[in-house]
Amino acid sequence: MPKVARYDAEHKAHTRRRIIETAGRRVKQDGIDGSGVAALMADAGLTNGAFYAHFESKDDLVAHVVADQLDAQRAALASLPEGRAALQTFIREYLSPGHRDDPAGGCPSAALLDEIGRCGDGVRESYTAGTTSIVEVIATHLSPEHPSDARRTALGLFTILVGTMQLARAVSDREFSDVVLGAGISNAQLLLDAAITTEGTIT
Amino acid sequence: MPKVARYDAEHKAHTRRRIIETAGRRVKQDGIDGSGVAALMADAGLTNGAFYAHFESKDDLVAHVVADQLDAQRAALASLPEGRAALQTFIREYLSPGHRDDPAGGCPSAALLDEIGRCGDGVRESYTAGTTSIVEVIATHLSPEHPSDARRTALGLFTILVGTMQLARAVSDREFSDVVLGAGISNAQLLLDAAITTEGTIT
DNA sequence: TGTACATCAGTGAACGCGCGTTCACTGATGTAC
DNA sequence: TGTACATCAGTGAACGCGCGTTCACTGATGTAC
Repeated sequence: MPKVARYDAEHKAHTRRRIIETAGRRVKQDGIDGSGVAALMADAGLTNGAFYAHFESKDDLVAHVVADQLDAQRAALASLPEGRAALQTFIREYLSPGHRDDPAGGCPSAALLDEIGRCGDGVRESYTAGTTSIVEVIATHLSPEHPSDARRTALGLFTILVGTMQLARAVSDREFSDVVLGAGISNAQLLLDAAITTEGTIT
Repeated sequence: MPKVARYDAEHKAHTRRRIIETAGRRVKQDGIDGSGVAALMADAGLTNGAFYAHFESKDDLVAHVVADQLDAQRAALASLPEGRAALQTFIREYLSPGHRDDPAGGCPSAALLDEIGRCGDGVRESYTAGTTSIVEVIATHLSPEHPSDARRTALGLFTILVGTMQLARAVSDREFSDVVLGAGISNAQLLLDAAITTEGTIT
């Protein structure tokens, strides 16, 4: 009784991937509450009815979207060349007007962090796992010998980047928004430099 | 033809105030999208129909709620005793588990910042005005002689506090959340100390 | 002091709409013969 | 090679529900006489 696969084995898995990826952009653009299932499916070139063949619920999709987004960010950070210079470049790119003006293509935490705090356990566990990995990658980059000491600095960098980007997007005054981004770069740099100075001396 | 006021002149104004205040708690708890007009009115002990006698639209209410919340925060900061010690105490209270576990009674930016970024002009203008004042108050506190230099540090403090609180609320692991808060205190302190060191030397 | 009344803050049902979810179905697919 | 067919990814209408908003109304109020 051989099972006959009418579409090739990976067809459905590819569609699922496509939904998760296009949903990432939509959700970062319009928020979780602001993104309806019908719109999310239309973005992937499908209709709403097909959704439940791929996901248990909207929450289930959101959890996968969050995991996917954070994993992409982790991979990008992990592939950064060694050394402080690469991290400084990353900070400058993160806090650029280009990133500010493109939430759909940007950092999921900057776009969604407070909304994730109001989500159910599934989404928040997915977020926790993804962010822990990212912080670990940054910490290792900062100080491969003392990653646990460096975690404090990594958290500082992460939170100041996210907080700065959210503020830059929330204010309606473009000029002030640019000032916010500039201040963020200075302060992130300052955190980084302080970590270099005291590296190995904190316990 | 004397106008006869059937309720005392301030009755309606008091009701409006009450709606704005109770809505502040609800919106910080459940988000803007997550707070329906009927629920907001029920919180104030009224029914949905009365809403439009007080506000033009839900957006109009949200703009007033944001302004009110930020003004309360500004007032609290403005009444802080002079000196760094008071600011350090504020940081410790802001990044406390108590604040983390009580979004309804806490910082509006920590609760709503990314959602505000997706709001219309009215809400974002209201947010911009309120936050500008807060940053100004912190900057003056940091360095009354050089408030414009201190603004950079004030923005750093503000963004790291907000980003840290959002992250602490989003993660599902309580222990990690406490670590996040602790790291936030260290890093905020570090920003503050760096500002003291270089005060007057930056241009 | 007692009663009739104009005012207007607040009520609650209703509007159209989009939400998340369900389900009977359609139709493109690759296989079997 | 050509045709019949079982499979199942995807369709699209429908479900009940809560949304923001509107509106005809109710009823507590303090005043006028």
